[in-house]
Amino acid sequence: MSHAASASAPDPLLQLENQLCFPLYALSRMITKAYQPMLQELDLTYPQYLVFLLLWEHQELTVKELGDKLLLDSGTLTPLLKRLEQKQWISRRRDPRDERSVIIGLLPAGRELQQRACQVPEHIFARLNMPLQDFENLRHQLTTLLTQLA
Amino acid sequence: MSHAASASAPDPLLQLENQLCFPLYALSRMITKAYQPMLQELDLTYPQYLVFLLLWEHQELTVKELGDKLLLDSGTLTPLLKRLEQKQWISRRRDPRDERSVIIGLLPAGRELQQRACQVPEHIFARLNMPLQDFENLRHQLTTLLTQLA
DNA sequence: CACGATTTAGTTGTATACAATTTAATATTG
DNA sequence: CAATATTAAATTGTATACAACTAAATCGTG
Repeated sequence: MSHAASASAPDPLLQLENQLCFPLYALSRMITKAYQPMLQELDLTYPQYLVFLLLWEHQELTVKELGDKLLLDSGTLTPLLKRLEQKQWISRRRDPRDERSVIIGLLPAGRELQQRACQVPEHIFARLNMPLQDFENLRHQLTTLLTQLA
Repeated sequence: MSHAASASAPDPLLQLENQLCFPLYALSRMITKAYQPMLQELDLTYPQYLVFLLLWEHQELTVKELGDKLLLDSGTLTPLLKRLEQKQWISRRRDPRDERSVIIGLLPAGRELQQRACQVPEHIFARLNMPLQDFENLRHQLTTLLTQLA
């Protein structure tokens, strides 16, 4: 009852506080920021780091496969991968068996990044200050929702 | 034991699958995409929609206050708000009592948007296909984590 | 085999995000 | 009260995101 003729009733469903989307959106960005100091030492951005997580595990992946796993399209990945190629961290070559595909591989410098990155996850986990059980629980809930939407 | 001399052991902590950050990052984008069809009809982007959620509730907020609530800085907000001003949905004026601040207010067209937006949250909730209890639970967990990090 | 449909990357254009810097206004302090 | 520190927006530059489109290769079907 404070202000002038503000006709609009404060629909609780339209309040930022009651949305699921907002904490998801904001927390995602805050966690990215929590990675930033460590990733900066590796000269990596957060999405670039995700690409390397996959390459360290699989050695080689096509742009399509990276996109399927990260839920990103070529409009995002192509320029990102070109930047990593310029740094001589990855290789990009057409698949000789299907010239439509581009195979992304690790170059030595990119493979060596893994040694320096291996402390990153523990560091983040520590900063979350969260019991492992809650962590696993939350991860499972988010992953389930993600599967439903994607 | 499949491939060549891949020296790297598959550190499970470095696998995308075991990160909390990735489902958070991916789910945030997927939910934004779930909003997109409805927001497109309102000619709004998702961050613009968040700004309006706050303005519909508070009528007027400074750029600083918007940034505090959305965890966004002026580098993001200023151009976003200028676009909304160009559409005559919001007003931007300096606070006469503190010329450093810019007060964002709703113009009639921006206020009317609320009527058309009020179905958006229910629509999204339906698409999540999730018991209300789980929804509230997840929102609470994310909000708690967010408070810790921000 | 021919040819239209599909698939994969790449390109273009727009809109965030955010670090770093700048500018102007206000607050603080000696 | 003057010098300094702090604060709020804006600006600059880089890197995502993503829709829409293009180009080239492959697939499927008659």
